[in-house]
Formats: sequence, C-alpha cells, structure tokens
Amino acid sequence: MKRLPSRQTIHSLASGSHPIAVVAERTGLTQDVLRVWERRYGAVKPKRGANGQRVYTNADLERLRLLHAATRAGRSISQIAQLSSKALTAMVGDDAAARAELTTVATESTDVAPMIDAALSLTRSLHGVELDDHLRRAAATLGFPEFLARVAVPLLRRVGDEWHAGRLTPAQEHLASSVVHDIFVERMRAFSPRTDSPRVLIATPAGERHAIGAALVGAAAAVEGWSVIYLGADLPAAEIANAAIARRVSVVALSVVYVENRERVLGEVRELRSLLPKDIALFVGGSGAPSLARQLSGSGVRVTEKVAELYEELGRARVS
Amino acid sequence: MKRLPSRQTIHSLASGSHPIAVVAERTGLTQDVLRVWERRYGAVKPKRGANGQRVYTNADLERLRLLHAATRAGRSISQIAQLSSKALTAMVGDDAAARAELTTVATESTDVAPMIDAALSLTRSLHGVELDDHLRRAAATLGFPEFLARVAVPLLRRVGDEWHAGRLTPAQEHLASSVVHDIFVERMRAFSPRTDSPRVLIATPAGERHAIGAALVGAAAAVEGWSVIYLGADLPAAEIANAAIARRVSVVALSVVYVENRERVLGEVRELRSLLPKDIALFVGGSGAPSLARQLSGSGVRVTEKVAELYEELGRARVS
DNA sequence: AAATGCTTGACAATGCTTGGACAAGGCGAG
DNA sequence: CTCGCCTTGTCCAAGCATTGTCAAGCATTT
Repeated sequence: MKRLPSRQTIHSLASGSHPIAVVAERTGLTQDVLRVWERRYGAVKPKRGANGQRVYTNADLERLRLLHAATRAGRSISQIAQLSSKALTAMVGDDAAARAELTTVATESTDVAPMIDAALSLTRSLHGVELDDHLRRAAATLGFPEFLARVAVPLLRRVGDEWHAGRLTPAQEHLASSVVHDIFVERMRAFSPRTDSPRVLIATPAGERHAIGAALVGAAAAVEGWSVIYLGADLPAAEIANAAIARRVSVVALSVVYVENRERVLGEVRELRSLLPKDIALFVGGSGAPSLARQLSGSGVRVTEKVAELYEELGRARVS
Repeated sequence: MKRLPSRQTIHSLASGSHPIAVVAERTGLTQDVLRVWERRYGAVKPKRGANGQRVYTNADLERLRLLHAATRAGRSISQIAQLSSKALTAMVGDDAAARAELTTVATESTDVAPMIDAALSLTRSLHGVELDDHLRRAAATLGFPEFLARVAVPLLRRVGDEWHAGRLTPAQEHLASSVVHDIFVERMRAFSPRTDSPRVLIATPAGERHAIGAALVGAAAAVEGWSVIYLGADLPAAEIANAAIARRVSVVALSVVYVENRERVLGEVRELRSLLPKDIALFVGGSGAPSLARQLSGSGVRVTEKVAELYEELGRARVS
C-alpha cells in the first residue's frame, strides 16, 4: 500500500497522473509527438507505471501545453525543450502579447466602430428590421467569431451602459437584445446538427430571465463544433436535469448575468447539481457568476472564467 | 416478497437495487464489461440476491458511469478502478473542463487547410448537400471576404487542377462549381438590396460560359456594399450595354475564365466598351484576363487578375 | 421450454513502447 | 538560384500488456 500522509494526498491531488492518451487529447499534441519530444529533446520525463507505460503529472501537462504554444508561435522545439517552465511561461506570454499587437494592427482593415455606431443608431430609432439586416451583414462580413467578439458583445455593453445612463428606453434596450438574441439562436441552430460531436446543454436557472448570455455561449459553442441544446431562460432545475439526462449531454452550462435573488439562484444551482449524474459536468458562467463562486466551490460546480470572459474580456484583444 | 417491479426503481429510492440488465442499459456498458470489470479490477462490488444474481445500488450505477466517462476520455480501467468515487468525479470533471476550454480557446486563427481538404473529399464522394453545408459553415465562420480569398478561390483552383490531372471526373468538377456558384449567388442576392449604394453590373461576355467567376465577383462586391445586378454568363455586348444604361450602373465587370476563342472575346469586350457611356467604368477580371491585357490596354478597359486587386479597384471606383 | 444471469476460459482487438526510417520544410553555403 | 544539411513531424513493424467479447455449461425463475 502507498503511504498516505496528508501531504501526500494533497500533493497527489495536485499532481495528477495521466496516461498518454489523455495528455494527447488535452494538449492537442499527437502521441507520436509526445514520445518523440521526450526521446529526442527530453522535453518532459514522465514516470513509468508498473507496466512500462508513461504516467504524466499535471506539471508535465502544463509544460507540454506551454511547449505546444511556443512551437505554434514559431519557436523550434529543440531550442526550448530544456527551458524551465517558468522561462517558458514568460516566453509564451511575450509571444502572445507581440502577436496581439500585430494582429490588432493587421485587423484594422475592417473597422468595426462604424458598424456598432450604426447599430446603436438603428436601435435608437427602433428600426428592428434594419438593425437585424445590418447585424447579419456584419456577421457575414467578419465571420461569426469575430462578429461575436468585436461587434455583438461591445454593442450589448454599450446598449447596457446607455440604458443605465437613461439615454435608452427599456423598449430600445429590449429591441437590441432581442434582435441580437435571435441572431445568436439562429446561428446556433444552423450550426448544431453535427451528430457525433459532444453535446452541451445551455440554459439559465429559474430566476434569471436574461437569455442573451446563454444564447451567446450557445452560438459560440456551436461554431466551435459542439452540438448545442439550447433551452432558453428561467428554467427550474428539474426541467434542466431531465433534458440533460434524456439528451445525454456531457456538459450543462448555465448563464447568470444579473443576480436578483442570490439565495434562489444558489439553491437552483445546487439542486441541479444534485439531480444530475456526476459524470455530467456543470458550469456556471456569465458576469454574475463570479459572485457565486465562493458558495459553490467544492460542490462539483465549476464557475468558469472562460465563459465569463466572453462577456467582459472579449471586448479586448481576444487573441490569447 | 421482494416484488420490485422495474417501475418502482426510481432514483427517489436512495439506495436503489437494479439487476444487471438495467445497469447495462443505463450506463451504456455491456453486461460482459460490467462483469469483467468487477472480476478483474473490483471496480464495483454489488451485493448478491438470494439466487446469486448481482444487485447494484444507485451508488454503483453512478460510479460505473464515472468509470465509463473516464475510460472514454482515454484512461485505462485498470488504473482507475480502485479510485474513490470522489476522486473519479474530480477527474471526469477535469477532463470535461479541459475539453471545453480547449475548444473555446481554439478560436484564435482558424486554419483553412482542413476546410479545403474536407471540401475536396466531399466533392470526390459527390456529397453535394454536405459540401454545401460545409462551405456555408466555413463562410459563416470566416466571414465572406476571408472565405472568398482563403477557401473558395483555393478550392476552385484545386478542383481545376485535379480535374486537369484526371483525378476528378467532369461530374465532380461540375458539382463543386455549382455548389460554390449557388453560395455566391445567394450571398449576392441577400446582400444587394441597398437602395442608395452605387450599382455594379456583372456578367460574362458572349462565348464565355463559366459563370462562376462572375458570381464570385458579384458576391464580393455585394459584401462590399455595392448594389449588384447579376446577369450571369454568355451575354452579347449589346445586351449588357442596354442593361447597364437602363439600370444606371457606375461599373460593369466582366469575368473571363477560360478563353476559347480569343478574337471573339476581344471583339465582344471592345464592342461593349464602345457601346457604354464613358462615365461607366469597365473591368475585366478572372484567370483568363491577363492574356487579354495587352490588347486591351489603353482602350479604357481595366484588367484585374486577383480578387484582392478587384477589391481595391472597386473601392477606388466607388470613391470617384 | 424460454429467459435471464452466473462462471470460467479462451480469443481477438486495441493500445502502448521502442527503434528506426522517411519526407517536407527551413536555412545557410555555394 | 540550387544543393545539401538539419530539424521535425509522421509513419511503420514487432513485441507485449490490456481489455472487450464470445462460447460453453450450469442455475434459477416463469
């Protein structure tokens, strides 16, 4: 038996132990590449199990991700394989920053500011059809991911700001949200029917009536190749759980934008977690999610920054 | 005695008691696997009924689902069968999170080579509907200008090459062209009806029966904000001139892909130029255009080869 | 008798490892 | 510019362990 002092258990939780297949899946590297990087450059030195198979730690995994990012940025593996993980982190960060700078210069060819301004003015004048048309053009011109990051999200934020400042009426705000929402939903439906891709179910919990965040996540996920089941807003936990089980999704994602009744939302999320089988992962995202993070930690619910970024950080240079 | 009709075995019963068939159904594992996992790895240890048959609890069921998810993620059953259910939950959650993260991060710069390869393979197998779907996804993901330059044009060129090399049949070539053509035309129609924008007329001269280049230009122009009048292929100069004058276009663009009869095309272009008022600009583009460049220089006809050039020319013409 | 399930043993498919070979692309020298 | 060298990712073959599946024979229940 292994010795199990508390230190060891903590450490083993943090260090992880993954077979090569998992590492390949998670890093995006081929098994061949993993082996050859080890053999030729000693990039990582995984332990071996009793059967001689490689056993990678989480540190190895992270290191390999860094190496992968660095090689994608144009570095040659033989030059960087021996570097410390710390140096690698710094290097990858530098590369990302440099590239972000470069791409923002390069992408200024299509200037989105006029698109957003035009959309805002159509919102003001309550020209719904024209707004819809205008945004669809923008989406077709930029491509959906770009449209999301550089037009839809900034527009929604500006509409929100203007509304808070009293310069937009609720009707105007509602119009903009609903037009954008419909575009998201349509795109989601158009992209989803891939049969063999992993399924994700998206909704907002009961008490959260803002569907727009959920629709945004759904559209983004659909474009990324997920098969999306979109249920919309304000659903009780039992409904969500039933749908998730019936459709055999592997992930359920909830969007929480504005927390009206904190306890109620928390209760709904907890109930949903208890109703779902453990092998279905539950994510909570959205601008309201971080405020729930503490109460939900350790309960098997993941409060994901990644999804929250779609709301707040996508406005900046999205190139990671 | 123990009359437990299957209906009563709902998860409201905390412990549950299920025969192997139910467990197999609910976990997606075969009965053989259930037994062998128990025999070889002690993954679960179900109680036995009076007759020696296995009786699984709900906890067993959940644990088996977790194990199933973990093995699907690439882990080997012998390594994880002994782990606690809690550790398993964490591991499966991690795997799901990693996958979600990987896909959402992959938004950076989309690699088009696989798109083109996939399109070519769909062309080979004559899957017209799938090809259409695939290309529309690509267009929506990249945005139409990017799609044109990085997918559609390279694809058409490769199809042409393969066809010349005898590796594609005429039917396959035709399928690809027609699918791409339809996408172009649809995009053109969907984008055109701006009332106040400058108008461009697009066609191919008599003798040129390949409409695809014209459709390409039309779609590009429509996305750029032009109001496009698309006449299609193989039209005599007089027809084109009449339409151009009647609709008061400011630009006429001709596409010439494959020059069958050089003199005839030259004649058509010259005649068209002479029929058009001087304030209507005349462009000739397409892969067949450069070979006509010399004979047309100085005659008030502008020759462009690449799509990018055409964009520039259109931009210039629009300003003037 | 039919259905369901158990055990044991055997077998085939899959996956991992090692070592080597190969081809495409980058890069400097001629 | 071409030529060769180096780097790097991919592929292959053989050996071995793991793992899913199958068959045969038996037990219990309907």
